[in-house]
Amino acid sequence: MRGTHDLLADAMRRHRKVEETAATLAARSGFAEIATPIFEFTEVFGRSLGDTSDIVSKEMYTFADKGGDSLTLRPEGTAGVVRAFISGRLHQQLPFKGFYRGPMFRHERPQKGRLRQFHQIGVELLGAAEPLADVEVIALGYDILTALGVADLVQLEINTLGDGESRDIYRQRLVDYLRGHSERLSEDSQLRLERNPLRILDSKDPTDRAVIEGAPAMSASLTDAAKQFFDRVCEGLTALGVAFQLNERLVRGLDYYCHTAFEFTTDALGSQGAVLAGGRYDGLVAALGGPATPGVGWAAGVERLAMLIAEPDGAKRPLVIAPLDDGRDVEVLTLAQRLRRAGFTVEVGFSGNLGKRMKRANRLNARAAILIGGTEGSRGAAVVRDMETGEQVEVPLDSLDSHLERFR
RNA sequence: GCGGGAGUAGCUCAGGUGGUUAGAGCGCCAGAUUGUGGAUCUGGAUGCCGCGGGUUCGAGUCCCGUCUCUCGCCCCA
Repeated sequence: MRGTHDLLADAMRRHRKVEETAATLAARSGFAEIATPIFEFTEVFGRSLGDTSDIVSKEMYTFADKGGDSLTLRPEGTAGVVRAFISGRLHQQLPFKGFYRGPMFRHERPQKGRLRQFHQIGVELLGAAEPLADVEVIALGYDILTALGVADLVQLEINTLGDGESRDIYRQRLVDYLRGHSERLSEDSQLRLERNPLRILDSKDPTDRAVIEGAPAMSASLTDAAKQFFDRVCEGLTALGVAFQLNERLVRGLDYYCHTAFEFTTDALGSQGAVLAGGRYDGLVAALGGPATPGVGWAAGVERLAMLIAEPDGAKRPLVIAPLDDGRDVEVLTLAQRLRRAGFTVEVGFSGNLGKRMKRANRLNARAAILIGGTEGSRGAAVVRDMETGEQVEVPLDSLDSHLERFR
């Protein structure tokens, strides 16, 4: 199916490396792993993401269930987590810190690093209004990228959208300015002017950019409180040694963001450059019907990260057991099972003569081969061959386990 | 959703302007080696040429449709 992908051995290993690294580091910062359903009532997304966002207006997989309810496969993780936070009445114990991973669904035109079913990892921190929370969340993202070995490939950009008041002021100023130049804006931006004027700021269209040059700056519209908040976020990041670059054009596509917006981007993935992005969303819990609770979080694309990381270690090198003569299938399997129960990784060939089995052992990247039966077998011993050196020794069956320790 | 490129063996690719049995390298299989892998040598099989339709005496090659991938836009993780 278009825009979907099977995760086969190698891709799955990369995928797991990303998820496991993130889950481990998130847990260290107190983010417990949670899982919410991959579908929700459609209104959960409609109310949280904003009706004018592209995700809601054209990218959702929405369907009616048999009772007539409108359901939607989740296009992102935050809305579901917040819904779970509300329905589980978790506001009793704040802050709430959750880590999630799993598939997301958006009906988009696929590209490399952009799929219709893709996977995200993410964290949400609810109930902390302090800038320190933003810092902790961003620093966790940075540490995960570092642990994955991709920190050198990405750059952190941050901006502030201000509080509600700042945002309203700025929005008005921006719209006033852009209206005066609307005939020079691209077709896309003409539409954005009505629906989401802030987005025009990061348009790639060259003529748009010329108009934007003269646009009023967001920073000039910030209230003192919003400005102070952002300063403290920046100070915190600096104190932690997390390098960032201010980008006044950085905005968010989803309505629920305020204050801090940030994005780790890379130029190694073509135009799908965002690998981990998020921000603060103080109004979201209330918008979904919960008690007013501030929040901050991020999400990262697992496939995008998986493409950036180095090849993870392969599977553990196995021991291979092969018979020296016929009729030893049961013996081979019993020994294999015994060694597996002792913690060894063991493979058995199912057919073929010794040459064929050795060949297969080689392909499996076996660490050693254990040959049973034959004349050694009649002496109560097995042949153990080191597949790296070719060195071969006869080992009594009752001391086999301890002899194999070196190949574990 | 808009615009460009591509689809030939398991993989990477070659197949001027249509012309019999579609090729290479790597990999795979078999043998040289019936108690031993990697290296070498010898031999072998690779295939609805993405799918469907059309033009033609004849289509991998030209045309249309469709699917998938890919690049850019849009959007975003």
